[in-house]
Amino acid sequence: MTIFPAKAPESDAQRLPPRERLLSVARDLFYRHGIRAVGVEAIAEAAGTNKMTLYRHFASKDELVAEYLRCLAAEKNSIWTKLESEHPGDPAGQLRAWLHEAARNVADPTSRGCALANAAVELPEKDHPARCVIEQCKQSSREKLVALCRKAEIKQPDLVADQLFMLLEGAFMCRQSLGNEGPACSFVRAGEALIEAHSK
Amino acid sequence: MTIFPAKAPESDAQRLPPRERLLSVARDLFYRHGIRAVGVEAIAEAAGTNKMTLYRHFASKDELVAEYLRCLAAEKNSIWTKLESEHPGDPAGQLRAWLHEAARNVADPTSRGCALANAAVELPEKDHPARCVIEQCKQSSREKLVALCRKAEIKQPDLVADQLFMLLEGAFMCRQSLGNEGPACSFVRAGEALIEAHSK
DNA sequence: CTTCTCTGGTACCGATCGGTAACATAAATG
DNA sequence: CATTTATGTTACCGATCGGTACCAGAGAAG
Repeated sequence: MTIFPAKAPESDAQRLPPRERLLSVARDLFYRHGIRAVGVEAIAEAAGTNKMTLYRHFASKDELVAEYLRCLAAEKNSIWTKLESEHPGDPAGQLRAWLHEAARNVADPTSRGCALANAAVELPEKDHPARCVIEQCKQSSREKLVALCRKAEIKQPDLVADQLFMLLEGAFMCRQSLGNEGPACSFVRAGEALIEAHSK
Repeated sequence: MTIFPAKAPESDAQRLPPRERLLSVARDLFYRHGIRAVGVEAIAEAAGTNKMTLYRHFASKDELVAEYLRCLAAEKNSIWTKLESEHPGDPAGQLRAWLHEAARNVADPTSRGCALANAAVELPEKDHPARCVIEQCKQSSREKLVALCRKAEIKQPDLVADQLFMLLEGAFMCRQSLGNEGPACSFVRAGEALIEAHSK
């Protein structure tokens, strides 16, 4: 009996090496149901393998969680180079693009907030191997956003960056309690107004 | 072996009826360690009683969780009457007081964010008895904040209220990943600037 | 005293948790 | 070919999970 049915029939991803399949499945299940709610057996089964193979690639569930978050952090960090390549030499445009990219993530119907932030809620133990991943990623995001605000010649760039940061985290949280019609629907307008008021 | 040591020697609360002791302990443990991380046995033990008594007062762990959140929601809702009584007929002052009250909750060294929001992260199942408690509380908070902004004659009260709402939720989240020196430390300034820019 | 309600204590249930031992197989490598 | 490496399979471990049956005592109420 599969508690967490895999939506995809895994036809394409099936022949990836088991480590990739495991990480892919872990990513889906951890995000949708929560980390503590998903057991290693369910992950292995959904990945078309078994617990032994899982433990040959990951020292423990906690390490699997850490690796899962490491992948997400790497993807999240890749947005900055993407912004630079899509709006070269236009930091103001990059900042606007960042805002709309964030808004799309918030409004995504399958969205359940930021996986890193959710993990921070679920894993309060400060010695958990996932915590440093979370903290480093968030720290990096904050710094990158401050740098972007500065380059975009935003007035009070630190304050505005922190405000945008909090708005995004808050929008993610509001999504999970009040849905897309809650305060989260004001995210773009709020961000645009904030940037506008501190531009030039 | 007690996994979650109770900090207080329970000298005073010890002789409350077991239901109150259980709820008090559940509140502490659920908030500090997370809901899924705490078992009913640990709660009963820390409350100086046992599982049987717990299940005589609560139909299930899920119902205990729901009741725990109901208590928190009631306390959270009581702030609005408190604001009214401390700043009677002064909605602008009430709004500022709300902001600083929220900031104190964020900056509290024992804070681990909003318990309701954290529960929403941990309990994504939409039929969980706790979810309606969370949604109703958040919905009510949003409406109260909108009404307060309106009475305080804030321009674009809906947008500002949602923005303050997201700022607070975001500040709570930032606390859990980047601590008090993270973006959360800009919460008050951001809120004040927002209110200032939309006043009169 | 007797009855009734509440509580404590203990032992237990089936299920699941994270994690491992041992062995068979298949594929890549030499 | 032979050997090695990675994977699949099964069964199992001790611990804990949420939840319950059963009985002993304690206190208040009649």
